[in-house]
Amino acid sequence: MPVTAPANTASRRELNKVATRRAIADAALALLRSKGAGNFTVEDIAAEAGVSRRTFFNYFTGVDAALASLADRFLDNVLEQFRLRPADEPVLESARAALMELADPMTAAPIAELFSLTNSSQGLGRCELEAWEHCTEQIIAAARERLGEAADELHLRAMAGSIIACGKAAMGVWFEERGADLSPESLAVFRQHLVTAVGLLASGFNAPATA
Amino acid sequence: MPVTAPANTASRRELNKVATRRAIADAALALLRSKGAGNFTVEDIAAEAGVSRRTFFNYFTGVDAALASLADRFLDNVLEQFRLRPADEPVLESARAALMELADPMTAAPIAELFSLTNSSQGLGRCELEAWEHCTEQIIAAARERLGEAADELHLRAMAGSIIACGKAAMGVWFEERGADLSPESLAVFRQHLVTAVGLLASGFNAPATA
DNA sequence: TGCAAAAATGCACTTAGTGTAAATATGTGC
DNA sequence: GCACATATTTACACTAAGTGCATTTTTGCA
Repeated sequence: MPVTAPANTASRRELNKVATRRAIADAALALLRSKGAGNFTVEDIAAEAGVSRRTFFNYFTGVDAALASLADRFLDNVLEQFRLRPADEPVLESARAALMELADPMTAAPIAELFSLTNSSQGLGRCELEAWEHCTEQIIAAARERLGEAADELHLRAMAGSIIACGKAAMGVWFEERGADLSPESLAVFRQHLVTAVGLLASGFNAPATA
Repeated sequence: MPVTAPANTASRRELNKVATRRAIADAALALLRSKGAGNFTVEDIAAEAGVSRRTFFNYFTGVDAALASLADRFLDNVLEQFRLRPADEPVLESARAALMELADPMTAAPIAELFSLTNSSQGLGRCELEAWEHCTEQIIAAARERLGEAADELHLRAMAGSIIACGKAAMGVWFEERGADLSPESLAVFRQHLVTAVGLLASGFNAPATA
């Protein structure tokens, strides 16, 4: 009868739920790969994951949410890097370092694939917008934690939003230039874009916007 | 037989389509007000607008898109202000001036109402995310137009995204502080937040984020 | 092993969204 | 004003999304 909060040692039930959630998300990705965006149904995902259609909806509100969870899984790497930075470092410098994680092959590959697969259908997929938004909120939370309760909410939000905007911009430009090319040279370009974008942000976009 | 592009003098057909589109969007807003988010169907909107359900889908992909078009209608005011700024002005200064339009009662009232109505259900409504995204794309286009083809795409995107992030942040903070209070004092606060946020952006977020 | 809680499932139902063909409205030449 | 071509709306049918509820299966624990 634990009146205290559930222990951080995950119970078997917790583990199973996480595993099921992952299985569903992975099934969605598999179908995205094999059939292309919009060419499979929730029922297909459920079958692929070995659960019932109803169970799918117990875990996700829809296909988009399932795919967004995949993006979240990797964008969370960025957040983790941010948290690992020394607390007395300027936030923008931490952000720059954390965004480098985007250009890590292990992170970039799934994100790039996911975005290229979902972008094929429309301008910018809903699931991406939500994934970036989710990441923004987490950066705000992490920055607030670092700066203490006295942190100015407006400052936090504007800064976090701008940082993510730089990440989005760098990824978007890289994407248009190189497709989903994940070669070391291509990733170096991506990394350079991230550095440039954050550098522009840190300088207040003072330089003229012409090459 | 006009092989040339359709004349800018709108034909009757064009006008009717615009009117129908508006009627549908307005009907959606009316239902959002009277029944609350999520408590009405596409069929309800179509009936309210006096068209068939199928016609609704000829104009919008869903309820979200219809509501987003309302947001777009007012966010376009921001873009218009941006375009009216002198071409030799620094882009950030133009952006600051344009964002002031958000705090104009005629613009703020519908936006604030729309966001408060849609926010009631979830963190940040899909339609809002899409509306901001749409606005960002337009700012990019306007800035590119101003700066010429030599404009650096990364610079443009990162800057436009950051500007919009500041607008989002100012509106979000104002919202949490004042609800949908549209009194002159409240709007003055909102305006101040916009100025502050863009000021932070222009300074590269150098000041510490504590009050 | 047996029992209570949690999770998964099956089923029924409403609504979203789309293809198609028929009906209606609009623009144009005469 | 009339007739014809084209654009738009509509009705209908269909697949799939999403949800509520009762039931079954699984899991944790004594």
